[in-house]
Amino acid sequence: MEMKKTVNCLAALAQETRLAVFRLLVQAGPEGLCAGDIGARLRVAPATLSFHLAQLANAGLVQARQQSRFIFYSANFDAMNGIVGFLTENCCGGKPCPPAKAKRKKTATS
Amino acid sequence: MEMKKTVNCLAALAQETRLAVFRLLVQAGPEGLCAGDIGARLRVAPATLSFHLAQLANAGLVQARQQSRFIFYSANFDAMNGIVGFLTENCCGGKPCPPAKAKRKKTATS
DNA sequence: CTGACGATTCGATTATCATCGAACCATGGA
DNA sequence: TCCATGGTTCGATGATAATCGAATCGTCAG
Repeated sequence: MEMKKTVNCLAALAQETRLAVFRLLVQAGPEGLCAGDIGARLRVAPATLSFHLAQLANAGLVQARQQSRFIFYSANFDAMNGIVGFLTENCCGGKPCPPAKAKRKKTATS
Repeated sequence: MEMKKTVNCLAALAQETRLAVFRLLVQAGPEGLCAGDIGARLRVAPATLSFHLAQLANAGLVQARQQSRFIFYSANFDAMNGIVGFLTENCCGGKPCPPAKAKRKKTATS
């Protein structure tokens, strides 16, 4: 993953609604959720949501899959790992960057 | 690290110049680099660089330290880990998110 | 085909961001 | 003190982002 692509992914995630959408999709797993459900849960207007989903898809963070009349969106875990990889390798390459914090388990707060 | 803060950090990193600055600072280690050096290496005008450094500092990703006439900037590794933590915990919490790619560290499969 | 509904696209509006010259502030040396 | 130099702040400008109503497209049921 090079710089430009990383910037795109970070930009896609650097917005409250989109970050929320992405997290929701990750929690939803590979099946994903259809656009309507996402909008309903996050209280986002259809047009606005579509705009954000397009951004996420364009960054390669989510993918769309049509199923009957619904369009399901699911998170792209590879892209996600790519970002973390870039941040931890290219940014912290070799250094004792991670101070091995306590790994707190977070209960899924829906 | 909660949502708002994460969005701020991501937004700070979601810009080519700032991401380059941040990476440079991480590579420079705890000592950091003075503003002039950063600008010289990245070919960024003083005013522009100052603007970006302020954004990074505001997001808590870098810190400034005055040393004589120079101002040294250094990366905040904790913040960095916070982002990765948020992305990997809250977003991939529990799931088999990392497909364990070619990232072979000394983690023996033992 | 027609109607209904899920979702996207278009268009306009408003807000925020990135850039850089010029002016300014701060530190250290003479 | 005065000056040179490292950095920042101010102000203006052009570019990009976010939002949402209205119109449109696509799919399915009848």
